[in-house]
Amino acid sequence: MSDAKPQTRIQAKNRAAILAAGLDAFSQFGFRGTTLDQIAEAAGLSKPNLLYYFRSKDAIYTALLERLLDTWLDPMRAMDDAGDPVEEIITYARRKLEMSRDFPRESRLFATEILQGAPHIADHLSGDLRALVDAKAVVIRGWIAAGKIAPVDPHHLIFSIWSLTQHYADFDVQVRAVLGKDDWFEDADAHLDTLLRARLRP
Amino acid sequence: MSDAKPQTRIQAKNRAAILAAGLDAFSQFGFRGTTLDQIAEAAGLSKPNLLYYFRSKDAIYTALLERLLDTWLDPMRAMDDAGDPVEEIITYARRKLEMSRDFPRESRLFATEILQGAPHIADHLSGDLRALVDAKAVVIRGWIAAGKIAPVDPHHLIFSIWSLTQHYADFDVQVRAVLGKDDWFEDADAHLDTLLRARLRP
Amino acid sequence: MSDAKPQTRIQAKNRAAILAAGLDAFSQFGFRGTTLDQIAEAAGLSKPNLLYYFRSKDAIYTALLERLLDTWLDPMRAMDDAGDPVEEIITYARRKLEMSRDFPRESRLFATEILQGAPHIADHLSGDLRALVDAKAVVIRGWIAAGKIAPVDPHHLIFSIWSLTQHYADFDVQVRAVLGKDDWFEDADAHLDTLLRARLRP
Amino acid sequence: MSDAKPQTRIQAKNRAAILAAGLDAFSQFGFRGTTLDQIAEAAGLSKPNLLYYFRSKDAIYTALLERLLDTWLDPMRAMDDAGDPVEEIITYARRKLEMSRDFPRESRLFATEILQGAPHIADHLSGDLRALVDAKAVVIRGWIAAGKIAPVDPHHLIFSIWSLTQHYADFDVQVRAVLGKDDWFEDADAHLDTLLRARLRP
DNA sequence: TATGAATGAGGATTCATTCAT
DNA sequence: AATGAATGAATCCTCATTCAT
Repeated sequence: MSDAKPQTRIQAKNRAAILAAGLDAFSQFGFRGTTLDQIAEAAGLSKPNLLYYFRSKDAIYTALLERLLDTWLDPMRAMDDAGDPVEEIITYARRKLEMSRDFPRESRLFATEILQGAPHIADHLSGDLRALVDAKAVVIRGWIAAGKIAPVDPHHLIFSIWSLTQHYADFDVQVRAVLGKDDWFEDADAHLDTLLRARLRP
Repeated sequence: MSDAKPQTRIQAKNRAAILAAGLDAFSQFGFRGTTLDQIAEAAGLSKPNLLYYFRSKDAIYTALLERLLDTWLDPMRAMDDAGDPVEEIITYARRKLEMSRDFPRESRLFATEILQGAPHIADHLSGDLRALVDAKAVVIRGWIAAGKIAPVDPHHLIFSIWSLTQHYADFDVQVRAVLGKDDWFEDADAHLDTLLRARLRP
Repeated sequence: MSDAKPQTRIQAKNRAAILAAGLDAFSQFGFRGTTLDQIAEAAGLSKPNLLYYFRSKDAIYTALLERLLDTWLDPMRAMDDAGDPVEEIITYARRKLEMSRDFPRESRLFATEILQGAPHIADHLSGDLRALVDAKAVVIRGWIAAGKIAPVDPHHLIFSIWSLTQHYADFDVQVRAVLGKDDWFEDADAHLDTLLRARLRP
Repeated sequence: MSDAKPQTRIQAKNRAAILAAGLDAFSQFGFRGTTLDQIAEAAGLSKPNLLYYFRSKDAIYTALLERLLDTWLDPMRAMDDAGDPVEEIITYARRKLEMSRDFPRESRLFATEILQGAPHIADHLSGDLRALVDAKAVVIRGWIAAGKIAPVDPHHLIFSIWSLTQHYADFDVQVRAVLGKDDWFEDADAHLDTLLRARLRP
């Protein structure tokens, strides 16, 4: 987020418009399924002007992914070693669920990237992400050793939280079709609370 | 949609080769990201010959989706009202996890379709799928009423099983990057068993 | 010239038409100055059809260069160690001059490539070409040692023959503008004969 | 076309920078192969600013050609009717060879223009250039008539001098590849001296 | 069944040039 | 004198699909 390049107002506005349009399109149609025409029209720019701001289609996609990765792990980083273990984990899950509600396109963009084999962020996965997860696994094992939560495989617990929460954004169409209604947040939140609490209680 | 057309052996073989190649490609690159050339080469056919078997690119994709939907819900259908409730649910989850292990490409194909808004199978979702889920929800509510499992929202329980299990196929790259190893099945299976059992125990 | 790929009649015809059109265009406008549209129109093909025969613009250019290199050095190879030295060299120059008359586009294509730094055939220059020239230099030095021709730097003698003859193709416009007439061959031939003979006579 | 416009120091500096950058680029990549971006960057100017100094890409190219033509024929003009004929001609050739060594980009720019059919300077060729060559031809014929040099076709003699000398600049890459070394001047100079002297000696 | 040939409709990107300031 | 912003017209190339045989 901390762009070093100084930007004029008009640049900031147009870049933001392009990223917004790109997020819309890429999260719905994937990289190949999205055309620059789509993005340009949605951003209210001509195609060459769009390419004046971003060198290429890939540059837009990459910028979106980078912005995403920058914040995607914030909820996990926010888990506090010193807090109450069960509440920390439950809170983490809730924050992830809120992200599914508030940033579903970002979630789907990420999901699409991973589904296709993470061509752009493979390094990130085995680098930053793995390091962070490993660090949190250490914390969780500490909580287990201290008898504060029931024994559990930390990595798979984290996978569970990711999948349970992101599902509501990524499979949104299915969720709404099956439920027959659009708002799932309250029920999902309550459900995940009980699901995790039952498992973690020491 | 079981094709009624009688097929010669060579026809059956070529159609199968095309579907196999299509599954490979579509599950990895998405619909737009896949080209007929790729499929034709992988299937060992010329492009026009490929189109002799399937009218269009979309026809291949649709055939794959239909074949998938045909079996995708089998594990859920297999849940036995008369069986032991907790074991039935746990077994369902295990079968889904096995499908993630054994048919990851099918899982990713389905995920891609849903992520993009389910353009081809929207009807299925709010039709067959919803009906089946609602039917199982009735069964689950019966189990709850009978005190055989703890109270739980049946729909969200089912979402949980879907997401927890499909995650291992759909986010396979991430799972392996974070774990630092390729085989996740045993640990995931044990983890899901305890997770669901803790929640369902009456 | 010995294409391994078996070609149907129509393929051979179209590939030939493309190469002819490409030679016309590239030799006049250079690589960048030539468009696929030009070549396609001159060859009587649609642009995609043109690309069915040659993968890319560069492939056409490369094919032309390769075909050219294949025959470009034939006159030099034809110099006979056992022949009369002065006549061999004079004959070589005459053949080169005939090539300038008969294949001016090929000469200009080659000149353009060299002028731009030989991006496609740098290897050829320091490989095959240099080897051949060095071999002929040995022959020429032999002739000098035997007192059959006057002492001369073989490499620069060869450069002289190249430049003197190719000039008539490459600077054709200038030659005709200065002469005020179109046919230069007879006079140039006589001139080069006397020029070289005067220098080589032992 | 000597620009009458008075120029500030900064104007003169920027115009010079643009011409220098343009010469670099055009002589290497040709007209179409050169982009304004390249020139602008090499000149240290923004593209619009560059176009403030020169109305268009073509204007830069034309300015370069004009500047070139202005001096290109100086060595020929310098041939002195009253000097020693053989020495005058030999000296002319040497001066041209020095230009190939000292101004190879200019030589290549000129060669490119001629190769492409002299679209910008066709008039010059059949006008100024032809007139000058014809004038020198008269001089040479005078020398021949006076028995000061051997009989020779003056036009083709001049073509020979042009081609023999410019070759070292225009085919520089090939020359260096074949020689296996970078400096060719001394040997070429000696070679051309003997070549021309042998032919001209009365 | 099978393939060589052909194409219309894009689609990403480049680039000389213009506009506004 | 200078630049950020914008664009129309290419330009190379892709691709699903059709045609002819």
